[in-house]
Amino acid sequence: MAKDTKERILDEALRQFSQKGFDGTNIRELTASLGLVKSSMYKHYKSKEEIWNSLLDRMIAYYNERFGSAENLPPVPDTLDELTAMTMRMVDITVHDERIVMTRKLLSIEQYRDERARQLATKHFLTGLTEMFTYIFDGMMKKGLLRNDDPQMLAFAYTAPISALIHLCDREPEKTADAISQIKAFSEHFVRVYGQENRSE
Amino acid sequence: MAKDTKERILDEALRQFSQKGFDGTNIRELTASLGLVKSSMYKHYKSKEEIWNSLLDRMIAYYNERFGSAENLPPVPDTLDELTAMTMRMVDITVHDERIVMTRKLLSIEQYRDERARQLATKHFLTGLTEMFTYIFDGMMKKGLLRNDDPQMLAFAYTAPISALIHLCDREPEKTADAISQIKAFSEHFVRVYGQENRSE
DNA sequence: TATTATAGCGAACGATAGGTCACTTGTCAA
DNA sequence: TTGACAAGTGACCTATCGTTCGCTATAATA
Repeated sequence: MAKDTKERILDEALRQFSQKGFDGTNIRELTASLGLVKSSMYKHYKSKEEIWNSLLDRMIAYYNERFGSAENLPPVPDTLDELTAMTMRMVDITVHDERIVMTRKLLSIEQYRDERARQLATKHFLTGLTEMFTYIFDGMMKKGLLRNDDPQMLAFAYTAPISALIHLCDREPEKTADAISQIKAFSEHFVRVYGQENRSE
Repeated sequence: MAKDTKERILDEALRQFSQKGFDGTNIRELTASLGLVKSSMYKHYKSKEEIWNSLLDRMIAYYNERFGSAENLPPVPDTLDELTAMTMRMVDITVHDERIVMTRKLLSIEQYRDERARQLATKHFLTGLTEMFTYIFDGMMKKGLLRNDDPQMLAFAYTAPISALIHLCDREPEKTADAISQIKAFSEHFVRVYGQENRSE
């Protein structure tokens, strides 16, 4: 029961920090959302700062678990259509999973105030996706699905526009459907430009 | 002299808001940076909130003045090299102009707290650059410098990765030189993929 | 059963925030 | 010369913040 409350505080902190920022969030409101009074929080964390640090610990651990090892890399697509399909599945998850959305918002808000948030922001917004698709595109080139080129450059050219539209969904959720179809259109455009017939045996 | 102080307050507000956010900035520190005491601020603005609104007014006015009209669109390049050169000039300005950097940081930080900041963020980070390069690429296609394609799609594919690297410079300034050379490499890659011989008379 | 640790509560504390006000100073127009 | 006004000052107000503390109820342990 204790562990439960401690986790629930982190969940609610993520929710409120991602909307109002660390400074804009106060303990009274945070605990009230959990049906507690503010002093009860101090049974679980010794300060507001410790909530922040624990939240960042959890975010970093989650990121490393999910994207850190080469084991849970997605399979290299066997067709160009499958590249788009896989991309759309990933986009759908990342845009609709509330916790992931809140995490991105939080990193946007706090990246200039906290060093660890800054580093995690770069991974989330730039290097993480690029690395993943560098691997994927390298594999697709070897399969003869993509024209031979620098896989890292292609990965960057592919993921950055998609990432920009994901950010748009975070910022203006009412444009989500539109942004998703733009991502699909972009992926298909990308495939037309860089894709080629499968020449592998 | 009065107008001067009023402007200086806005300048300092931009500086501090962009580092610590609206909530993390307090009037005492803000005015102390200008050699004033906090009560003096209220001779120029009736509240902290009014500073914020005035700052946003100024940012929006500046944006519209600079990017709002079709008149100050850049000239359409006559060669593919000139596209890259023009891009690098624009990047150089936007990455090194302190006020522009602070404006982007501020919009990143406050986009989820203020409706006008949210709208301006979308313009700064996405639609503004895309629209400008849609015009440029349309012109370059007509000149036969780029393969015929959807100019808006190409503009998006071109500007989103550049924008992502500009963000990286904001977030991790020590990587600026590296990011700029990445932008150059990307622009040259883009030109290789989409450019073609000039077939116009 | 007696003991002890845990989780929550409510009152209170000190610090600091934004904001007000009476006052002084300097400038400029009448 | 005088009056009015703009700009700046320092003391003070009130609200709210994060935090502490003593208390109670509960549930597990010995």
